[in-house]
Amino acid sequence: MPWQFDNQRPIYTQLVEIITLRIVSGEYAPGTRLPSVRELAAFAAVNPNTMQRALAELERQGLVRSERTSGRYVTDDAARIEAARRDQAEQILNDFFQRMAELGVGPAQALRMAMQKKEMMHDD
Amino acid sequence: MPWQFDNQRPIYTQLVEIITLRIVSGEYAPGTRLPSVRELAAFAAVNPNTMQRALAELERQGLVRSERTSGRYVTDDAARIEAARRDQAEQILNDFFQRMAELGVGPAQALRMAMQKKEMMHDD
Amino acid sequence: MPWQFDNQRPIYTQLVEIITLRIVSGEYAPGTRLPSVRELAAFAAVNPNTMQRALAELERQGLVRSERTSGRYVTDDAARIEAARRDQAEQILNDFFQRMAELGVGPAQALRMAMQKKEMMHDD
Amino acid sequence: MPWQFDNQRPIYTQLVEIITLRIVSGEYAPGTRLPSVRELAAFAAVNPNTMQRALAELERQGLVRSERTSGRYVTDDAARIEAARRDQAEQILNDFFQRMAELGVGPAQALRMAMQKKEMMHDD
DNA sequence: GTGGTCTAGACCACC
DNA sequence: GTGGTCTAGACCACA
Repeated sequence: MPWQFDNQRPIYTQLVEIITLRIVSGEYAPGTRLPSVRELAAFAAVNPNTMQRALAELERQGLVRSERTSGRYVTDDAARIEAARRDQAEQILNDFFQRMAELGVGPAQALRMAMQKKEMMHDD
Repeated sequence: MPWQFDNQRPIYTQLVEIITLRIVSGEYAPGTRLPSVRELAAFAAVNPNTMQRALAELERQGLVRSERTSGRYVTDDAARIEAARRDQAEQILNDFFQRMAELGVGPAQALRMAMQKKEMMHDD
Repeated sequence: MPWQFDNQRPIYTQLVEIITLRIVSGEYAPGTRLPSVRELAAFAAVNPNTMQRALAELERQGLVRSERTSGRYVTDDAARIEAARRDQAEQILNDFFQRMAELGVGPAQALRMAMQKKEMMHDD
Repeated sequence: MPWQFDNQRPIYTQLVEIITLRIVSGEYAPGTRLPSVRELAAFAAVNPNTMQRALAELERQGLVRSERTSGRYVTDDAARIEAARRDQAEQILNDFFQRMAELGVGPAQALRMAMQKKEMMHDD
C-alpha cells in the first residue's frame, strides 16, 4: 500500500516527514542502508525525482548520508536522531495544544485531561 | 475560503467533524440558526446532498435541530454540546499519544514533555 | 387538507370507508344532512362522479338516504350504524391478528400483548 | 412482484419497515446474506441509492452488518431481532387501539372484541 | 462482483 | 425561500 499524501502541501515535504518518522522510530535503524531511490519512489508511488529531492533534504539535515557508490545510509549520530525526534515531538505538542485551544480547552485543562487519559491507559 | 478535505475519508464525515468543531467552539452559538444547506454547500464547495447528509447526521446526534421551513438551529442543550466537546477532546488525546508512540515516546514521557511545553507557553 | 388515497385500490372504495368511519364515529351524526356531492368532492379533491358513486354505495348499504330535493342524510337507524361499526371493527381485528402473525406472533400471544398494552394505557 | 409504497411517507422509511419485517419474521434468517443492494433495488423497483439508504439505517440499528466485499448479512444477535419484533408489535398495538378509538370503541371494549375474535379463530 | 460515496438535477410540502 | 427526498449515473477500494 502506497503512502498517503494530501494535496495541500508539497509531496516532497511529506516524504521528508514520513522518512524522518521511520528513522526516529528505529524502523530505519542507525547506520543501515536505505532502499534505493527507485525502490523508495516505487513504494511511495511518486516520481523518483520527487523522492530524490526528499532524500537530498534529509541529507542536508544530517539524518542521512550518501556514499557515492553503495547507496544512502541512516546516520549513526544518535544526537542528530534525537534532535529530529525532539523536532517531531515539538510539532505534535503544538498540534495538540492548538487543537485543544480550538475546542475552547486551555493548556492547563488540556494537560489535566492528558494526565487522566494516561492514568486510564496505565490501567490497561 | 472553502474548507479542505483529504481524499482518504468520506467528505460528509469530515463535514460532520468541522461543523461539530464550529459548534463546540461556540463559533456557531447554541440556539442560533445555521446557514442554509445550499449556502453551507456552496461555501464548502460540495454538493448540497453531501452537506445534507452531514447535517442529517448532526441532527441524529442531537447537535442540530431542523425546523421545516425556517432552517436549522444549533441545539440549546448545553450538556449535549459538552458531550461533543468531550468526544472531540478524547480523539485529540488519542491522536496525541498515538503519534508520540510512533516516535517511540511512551505515554509517561509524552506527558512530561507536554508539561514542559505548557510551562514554556506559560512564560509567554 | 384533502384526504389521502393509495393507488392500489379504487378511490370510490376508499371514499366509502372514510365516510363510513365519519358516520360510525358520530362525526356525521345520525339524521343530519351530509354536505353536497360537489362540496364533498371538492373537499376530497376527487371528481364529483367518483364521490357520487361512493354515496350511491353508502345508500345501497342503508347508511345514507337521499331525499330528492333536499340532499342526502345520515340514516337514523342506530342498528344499521352499529352493524357498520361491527364491520369496520371486524376488519381492524383481522388486520391486527394478520399483522401480528406476520411477525411470528400467534393470536394468543397477540391478545396477551394487547392486554398488557391496555393496562399501560389505563395507567395514564 | 415489486413492493408497494404509499406516497405520503419516504420510500426509504418504508423499505426499512419492510426489510425489518422480513428479518423479524425469519424470512431473512439470522446470519444469512441479504441480496445485494442492486438486486434489492431492482426487486423493489427503487433507485439503488434509496435502497442503500434504507440498508444503512438498518445497519445503524444493528439489524444488519455489511462486509465490504462480500455483501450484507442479517445480524446473529437474537436479542437485537427480538427488540425489533417488540418495536413492530408495539406499533401494531398502537395502530389497533387508535383505529378502534376512531370508531368510538374504547380500549376495554376493543380488547373484549379481540378476545371474542380469537375464540372464533380458535374454532377454526 | 461487493458496498460506499459523490455529484447533478429534479420535485415536493410548507409558509 | 426552507429542508427533505428521489433518481440517474458515475467513480472508488477491495478481493
